[in-house]
Amino acid sequence: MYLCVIMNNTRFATIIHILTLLAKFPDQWLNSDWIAESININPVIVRKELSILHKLGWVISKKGKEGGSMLHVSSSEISMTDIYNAVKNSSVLGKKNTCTNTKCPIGMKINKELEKLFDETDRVLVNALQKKSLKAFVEQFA
Amino acid sequence: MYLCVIMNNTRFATIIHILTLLAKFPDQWLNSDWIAESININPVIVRKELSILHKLGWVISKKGKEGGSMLHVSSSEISMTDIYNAVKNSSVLGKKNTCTNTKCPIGMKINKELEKLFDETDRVLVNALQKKSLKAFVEQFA
DNA sequence: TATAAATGTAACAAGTATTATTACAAATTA
DNA sequence: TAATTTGTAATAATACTTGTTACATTTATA
Repeated sequence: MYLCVIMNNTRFATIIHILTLLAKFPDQWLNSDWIAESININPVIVRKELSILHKLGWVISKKGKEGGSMLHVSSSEISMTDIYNAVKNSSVLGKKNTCTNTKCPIGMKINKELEKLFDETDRVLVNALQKKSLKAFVEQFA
Repeated sequence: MYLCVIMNNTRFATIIHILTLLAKFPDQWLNSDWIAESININPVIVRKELSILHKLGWVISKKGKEGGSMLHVSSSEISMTDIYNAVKNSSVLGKKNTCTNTKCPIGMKINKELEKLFDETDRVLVNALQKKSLKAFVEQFA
């Protein structure tokens, strides 16, 4: 599932919305229909994202009537990097061309050089996001 | 053209490949077929990207027999931020959900908060890439 | 125990984005 | 005049994202 490539999507926004709701209403089983209504997306999308959050151990869920999901860790323990890593699929700078010409001196080496550049760039982002917690984000809401 | 959203693509890799070739073979008209062969992509894609570089004033081109493209500015004047801006289409962290529920206290405010987070994150990236020039990248090739 | 409500997930459909390809007018050189 | 190349439109092919339908399973409670 979600074998996509990069953030050409709303997944970060969706997951942080879900987590914000769960953090704002702790100790309550919020169901996917209610969450979906706040985001204005399909409940199945919410359940798919919740399933990922569940596998990360951030969320617990209860099936059946009166069921729903609840945050299982402190919002101070979840950083923006954690969220980013949960949804990211490749470098910030995108993909590399896969079959560059090995007979060309540039084509031969470029992917090794791009790898370095892409990795460094990703690290910059990860370091910056590491300093921001879900808790701080959620506290901005009254 | 290219009304896409974000870097779910090879455009950064493709443009930097093109620019590297042009920088490595200055004062020569490199044609799109030759460039395309080094990257191993379709020549029309190369011409489309060259058309963007042309509009940015980075490249000059010559039509007709013996024509091609050539770098028109020093590679030290082009930063990775410049290249990133040439291809980027939205925030690093993706898109926002467009119609969040205004009746929900979270749904009502989240896009404003995400806007701040997304902008800050983009700024971090831009600042880091600003320090890297095309010249430095190109010099890594023998 | 029966019913209603909820998750979890598979399968598929629809929408959107990216890349490739074909085609050709216009420009340029020799 | 012939050959070559850009520039760009149009379209096709591929891939990714989101939405939807369906349903087995689980759970609460009347």
